Formats: sequence, C-alpha cells, structure tokens
Amino acid sequence: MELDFQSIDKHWQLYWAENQSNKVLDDTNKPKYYVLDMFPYPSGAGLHVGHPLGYIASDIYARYMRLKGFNVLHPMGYDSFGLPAEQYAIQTGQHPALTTAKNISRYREQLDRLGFSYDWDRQVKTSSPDYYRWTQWIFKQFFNAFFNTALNKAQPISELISEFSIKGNQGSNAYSDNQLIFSAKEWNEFTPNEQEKMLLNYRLAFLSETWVNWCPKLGTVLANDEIINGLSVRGGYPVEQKKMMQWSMRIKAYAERLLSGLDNLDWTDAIKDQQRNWIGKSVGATVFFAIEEHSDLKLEVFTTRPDTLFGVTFMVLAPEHPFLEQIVPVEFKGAVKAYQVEVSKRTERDRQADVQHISGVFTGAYAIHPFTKKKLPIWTGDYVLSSYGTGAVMSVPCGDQRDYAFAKHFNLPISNVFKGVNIDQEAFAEKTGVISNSEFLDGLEINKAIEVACQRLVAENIGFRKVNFRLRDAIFSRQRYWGEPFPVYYENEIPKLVADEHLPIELPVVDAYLPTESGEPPLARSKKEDWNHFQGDRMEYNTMPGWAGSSWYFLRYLDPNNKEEFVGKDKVAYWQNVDLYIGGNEHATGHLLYARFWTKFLFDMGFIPFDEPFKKLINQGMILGRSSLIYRIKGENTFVTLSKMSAFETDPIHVDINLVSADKLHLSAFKNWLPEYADADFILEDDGSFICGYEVEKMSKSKFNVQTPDDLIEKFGADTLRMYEMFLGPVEQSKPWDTKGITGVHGFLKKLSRLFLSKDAAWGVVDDAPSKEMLKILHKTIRRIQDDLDRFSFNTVVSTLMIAVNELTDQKCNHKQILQPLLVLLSPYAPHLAEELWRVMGLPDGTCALQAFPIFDESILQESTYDYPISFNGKMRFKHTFDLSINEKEIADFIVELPLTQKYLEGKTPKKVIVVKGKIVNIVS
RNA sequence: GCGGAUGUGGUGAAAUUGGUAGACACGCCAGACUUAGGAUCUGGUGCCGAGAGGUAUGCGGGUUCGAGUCCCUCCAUCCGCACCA
Repeated sequence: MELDFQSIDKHWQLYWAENQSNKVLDDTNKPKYYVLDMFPYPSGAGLHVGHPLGYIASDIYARYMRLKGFNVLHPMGYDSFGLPAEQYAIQTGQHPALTTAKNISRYREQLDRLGFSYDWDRQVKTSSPDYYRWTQWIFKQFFNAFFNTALNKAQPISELISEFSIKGNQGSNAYSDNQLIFSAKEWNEFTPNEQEKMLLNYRLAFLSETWVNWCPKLGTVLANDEIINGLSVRGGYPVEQKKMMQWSMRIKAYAERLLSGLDNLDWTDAIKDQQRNWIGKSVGATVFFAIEEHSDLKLEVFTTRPDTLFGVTFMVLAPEHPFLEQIVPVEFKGAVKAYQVEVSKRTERDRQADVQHISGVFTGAYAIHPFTKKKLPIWTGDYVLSSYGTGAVMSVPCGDQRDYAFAKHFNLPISNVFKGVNIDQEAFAEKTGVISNSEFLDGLEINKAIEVACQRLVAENIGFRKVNFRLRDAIFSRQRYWGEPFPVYYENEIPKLVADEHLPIELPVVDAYLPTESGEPPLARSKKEDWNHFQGDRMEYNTMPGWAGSSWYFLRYLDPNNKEEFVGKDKVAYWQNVDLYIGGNEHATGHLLYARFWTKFLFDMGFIPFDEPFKKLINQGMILGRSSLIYRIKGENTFVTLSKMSAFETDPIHVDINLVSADKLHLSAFKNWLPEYADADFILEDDGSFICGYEVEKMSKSKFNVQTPDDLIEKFGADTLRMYEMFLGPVEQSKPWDTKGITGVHGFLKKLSRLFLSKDAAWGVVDDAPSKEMLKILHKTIRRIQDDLDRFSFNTVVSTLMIAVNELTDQKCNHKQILQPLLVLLSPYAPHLAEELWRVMGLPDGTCALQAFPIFDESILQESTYDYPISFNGKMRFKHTFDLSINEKEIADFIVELPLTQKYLEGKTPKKVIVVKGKIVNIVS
C-alpha cells in the first residue's frame, strides 16, 4: 500500500481548519511560551524556499513545546506597508491595498500548504486601519513624552511643561539637543507657538531639519540603497544632499539602556556585537576652541583622546558645519562654497567608502588652541561627518591615521606627542605609552594623561567629560503614499495631534501615487474635504517608515481585536514578551533595535510589564539561489555559450531558471520568454547545446532565480519539504538551495510508514511487548531529540529519526509500545504523516498533536559494560570491553599485558597509561 | 579601513564540556527483484596503498597523554558598515 502524501496533506489541513486545532486560548492555568517569526513583507514573487526555513524551525519548536505541556502562542501576520506595492501602484495606477491583498492571499495559500500551526485568528497586518490606528496612537505617546536623564526613563511631557513654568530649563534633567537656556519667566512669556517650538527639542517624536538624499527629478527622498554613484537607481537622475523638515524619534536618549540591555538577552554574540557597534559608545571629552576674530563663537569638538590635545595642529569641519556660513573670510568663500557643492553630490556612504581619495579646502579661518594659544588653521573636509559628534574635529595627525593622511596630503604640520615613537610613516593610534611635548601632560602614561587633561579642561572651563554615541536619532518620516499617515495636522506651522476619537487617520484617496509638482509627498494630492478636515491649515503629508508597524506588532498578537487598547493589560501580563524569535540576520540593527526602543518606551509609560521584546533570538541563514546567466556580445543580440564566451566581449544577463535545465538553455522557450529575445542569435557548443553560466546569490525576482516551495510540495508533500529544509544544515547557516538530497528525506518517510504495515498489506501494529533492544532504540531517540531541540539543533533531529527508523526496521519492529511514541517524536517535523498514521493505527485520545512528549527513561539505556577504545599516543588501534565497575588501575594493568598491546608497543615500555573511565584508554610510549 | 562569520570527503553535513574524525543523507560503484523505473532491497565508498600500514578537519606553529574543538601567525571566502574622531 502506497501513501498518497498530497491527499494526506489536504485531509489534515482541512481537519485542522475545521476543528480550529491551532486556536490559542488565554489559558492562564498553563505555563505560556511565545514563539514568533519575523513577519514577512508580502511581495509579488510569492514565498520562496528561503522564507519557510525559519517558519519551519519555529513551527517545530512550537509543536514541541505544546507536547511539553506549554500553552504556546504561535501567530503570523504581514508587514504590509512598503515600497514595492507603491512602485507597482505608480506604474499601474492600481491601489497598493489591492496589490497587497492579492499578495497576502497568495502567501496565505502557500503558508497553509506547509502545515504551520499558526493561530490565524490572531493575524495582524500593518497596513490595516484597525492595526495602524494603534501605531498612530503609539506615535502620539512618543510625541507627548520626554526623556528624564536623572530617572533614565521617559515621562509625560506635561510634567516638563509644568517644570519649565516654575523654574525654566536651567539644570533640567530632560534629554535634549537644545542649547538655549530660559528662565521660568521667559518661558511664561513665550507665545504658545514659541513654547511649542521649544518643546519640539524635548519630545521623543519631534520635527527637525535633517539632511536627506534629495532627487529633484523624482521629487523625492531616496535611501542610500537607491543611489549608485550619486545617481538614482530609478531613472539615473542626479541626487543631492538637502535639508528637510522631518519627523524623528529620539532613540539616542535610550542609547545607554539599549546597550546595557543586551547583556541579559539570549542572543548570539555576533548580533549583540553588531548592535553594540551600531550604538557605538565612546568615552572622551568635549573641548571648546575659540575662533580668531569671532569671539562670539566657540567651536565644539568631541575627542576620545584629550591626552593628545597638544598634538593638535589644525581643525577640520564637516562641509555641512553651520559655522562655515560665518567664519570664512570673503576671499575664501568661493572655494569653500564650491567644495560644499561638490560634496553635496556625494552620499554619506560614498564619502565613507572612498578612503583613498582625500579632499578638503582651507577656510581661511583660525581657531585658537585653548592651552598654547597657538593659531590652528581651520579646514573643511568630507572625512568629517556632520552626523557624528559635533561635525568638527581637532586634528591630531600623530595619533589618528585619517588626520595623518589629511595632513600629509595637504602638507600640514605634524607634531609628535608620543615619547620615543616614530611617526615618519604612520600615526600612532595605540592607547599605550607616555606623553611628551605636552606641557602639564609630559611624562604621564596615556590613561593617566586622559584623566589629567579632563580635570584641567573642567578646571579652566574649556570643556568637560563626555560620553558620545554614534547612534543617530531615527528619521521617522517618508515622502511616500503606502505607509501610516501621521495623526498630525498643522496650525501656523505648529504640529498638533489629532484626538484619539478620530483615529485611525486613514489613507486618503489620491489621483496618483507620485509627489506633487512642487515636490510635496503624494498625500498632498488629497482633497481637503476628503481628508484634511481638522481645524488646522493642513494635514501632515508624510507617512511613517516601514519600521513603525513592525516595532510593536508582537504585542498586538496577544490581543488582536481589542478596540479599546493596543493590548489589554491582562493579556500582556500573561503572555509577556517573546520567548523565541526567529528571523533573518538583515534586521540585526534596524528592526531589532527599533523594536527594543519602542518596548522600552512603552514599559516606561507603564503600558507593558517588560522592557525587552525578544528573550531568545535565532537568526536563520539565508537560502541563496542559483542564478543562470547567459552572455550577450556587446552591442549585438547574439548570445555565446559558456565555453566560447572568452573570445568575445560580453555582458552577463540573468535568465529565468525555469528556461534552464542542468545549465542547458532551452532555446525556443528563451526566444518566447521576452519579445526582445525573439530573434536572438546563438553561438552554440560543438554538440549543439547552449550552456549557461551560474552564480550563487540572494534570491530575487529581478534575478529570475526564485525557487518556490509549491512544486516540491506538489511532488513530495509538505512533510518532506519541512524535513528537508531542516536536514540541509544548521538553521543559522547560509546555504545555496539545492534539491539533490530531497529524495533521501522522502524515502525516510516512506520507510517509516512501512513500519506500520504488516506483511499482508493491512495496517498492522501489534500489542506485543517490545524487545529490550527496541526499547533502547526508542529511549535513545527520545533523549537525543529532546537534547537537540533544547539547543535548537533542528538538523540533527532528522538524522536521529532516520537512525531510529533504520534500526527499528532491522528489528522488524511493529510494536505499538514503540511506534506510538515514535509518532509523537515525529509529529513536530512531519505533522501530516504523523496524524495520518496515528489515525490508521486506531490510536486513542484524539490526535497526535494533543499527546505528551514521551518520557525518557534513563534505566532502559543503562549498560553494565563499555567498549573502550584503546589508543597509542592518541591513535585508536583496537577496542576492548570492560565491565563498568572495573576501576582505572585495573583496566590499565590488564590492557598493558594484552598481546595486541605488546604488538603496538613494538617492544617499548609504556611511559604512561591514561584511563578515562567510560571514555578512552591512551598508552604513551 | 572597521566589525562579524565561516573554512571537515565528489556534495549537504555530524562530532554538547578537548577523548574512536566523517554519523545521517545525496552522489557514485557492484548486486538482487523487475517488461521497465527517477520504485524497492543488499553490500561497498575520505585519500594513498595489493596488503600491512600510512595519511587526513584552509596553511604554519604552540599547549596537551590526547586538538576539528583551546592559544598564536598567516591565507581564502562570505556578510554588514555610518572613515566614528
């Protein structure tokens, strides 16, 4: 009797749906466990074989924990705002909501075919008004809060307002970039607009001028990714740096907590390091430099090396530094302006990638050294970034390689402050040694010198100790259509919040999804009567970024239909944070940091009882695609087969992998593929075939290398695909997709089901007592699977099951006492087949998924003897069995006398015999 | 330039704390059963060698009775990046 995997899949998927088998109740009597996948963006290409890798692992773990008696929350949803749907809308005029809905139903269909145990009643979609209503609401909470540095937490802005009206902002603990000091009297005399503007310096969601990559031709802001060599990827238009009023989130206020919070998380060190680097804490000092002929200005710099203050020979400002407006003498203005224009054409990423190219101009202005009072020329150079520190550096060529290179390039002076160090070839960047040539720092060891320099800076009121972070406040507005509208309108250019009862602010109808003629975002196309109906002058036309919705979605699953709150207090008290989170590495610093930030904020405001979202994190590796490439002769429509391409100048072109089998291109299918290839010519191999090249790279629609799971499920069934994806290797590891081995896993499932078949082809499982041997196989398997799953080693479980089935087959085992628990062990990996076999065996107690994980019995595996490997100088030669009760000395004495031992000793006397009980014997000669 | 990761058979990989390297599969070879098979079953398979044996976890060194595992130097590949003052 052969199994029909397809109908088994369908039968059980239907059964689960009809019986609501995956519905999760808030059953507080059971311990909870929350297993979460990073929710996908539903792209038009559908789910590819890489997506399920993490989903399968999490589903296995969720099923395992259910068997272990936990109430497991395992939900799924969609991160459904995003650029591709908007791009498609621009091209076709179709509303992104329609495209998105279509893609979601395709995803759902594909997910369902894999037999995941998601509770779909809890689904969330970030683009659904029921959901983004609460994203807007959370934004309002950020707007209405500030960060109290004394309490190290966020607080309502109302408390700050009353503080200002009583004592002004002198000595305030509120986190802010604001420098302006005002008294209570001044505050109270501010107009309401002035007060509002001042408060924007404190709110955790705030408006400020920010540099952006602006493409005038597209009328839009672009991400670094969308720019190559200063030109937009789309259209190839020039891009420039421009200042723009943007919403931001004051994530910098949380830098210290985001950093220290990592210590208690069960994440890999690799990913923690990435976040630590991103946050980038550095300890040093702020130093103020006077500027010649501008006594009103103080140039503020941050340095991690105040000990090298006497090595400063010049200053460098970022080309965007505001002082350049004021301090550049007339005769230098032209050159500086020209340089600023030149730099504005480069993105920050370009500026950083290009280390070789040194550029800058002298501004004509001078700073005064705070101690020596020497004149220091002020330059501007693009290696100094406006977004880090103060956008200005004191250049110490002897101690910093970039300063050194800059000094050499422009022939600026270099003075050495390190005792006995040669700096003829390069700067000395190490933090060890002794300072010289530095007045009061002479002779001090570097760490001591840093200390002394800081004390002196403070004493002379020239500077102070400072902790700096490279983390920047997160820009929170996008000039796009397909995102959450802000619950904000403007009155006299002051932003005002829309009242809660008007939420959600739904996306308005627009006639096109492009920016307006005047370069305003698409939402500005809305009609006032449709959308802009609040008392202000206009609505906010920006939308929120993709990460807004994904920063809190894990909370909504706990209580997805709550109309009163974003999550009910009782629900969040029971379910708490995510116990296991599985997703791709690419979110290491984006999503994972923002979600942590929002969680900490919501905790501070008393909405949730924990301040980290994800306790345990597993980063699944990327499954890479194997793309096929064909080579077209430059300027012609002729393609050359792989072995002959070297004779020509060619361009590689990605070709749909469905037109290729075993690297051979199907020529007629290729000609029909796209109109431009209809009359292509080919230079073939001598045997008449056309061979393609290949490349292993990320799967993407544009590379035509996407492998969907559908065909494989069609052919082998969902269980085979689930097991095969796990069998490929550790989940964390990246690997190219290859279906070569799938038959092995498929064969295993068949072999396993044969255990349940009796000779006369009926389902025949016997009640007879199993042999000792069979029990041993079972319990060995239980132990290994439990151990492996507990350390998330999903791949080795598959081989453990294979070994068990191989051994049980050898034993001709058809004993219920063995096979029943075996099915439970199998069920997290192959739920459809496990249920089917459970049913045909006529086993009681409902379904396999409702059973308890088999209990491991140590006593069954207890052995009285052990087969010791006997090694000579570390090399294993033979084995000898001893009773485990025999002690080390007895074993050693016995082994030495064996004839085999004498043979390997070749007449030598052993120097030492090492016996590790229950492990190994090693004879040293 | 900085940061992170990874290097084990023809291939995917295994080897919890240092203790029998290559489990389990794919592939390949031989055989059985078949009209046939991309079905099923049996045996073999790191490399060199007829064999005894030798040799092997990117290269080179070190620690150890014993190293894929720990330490140092180097090499290669992949990923991320915001030249981080």
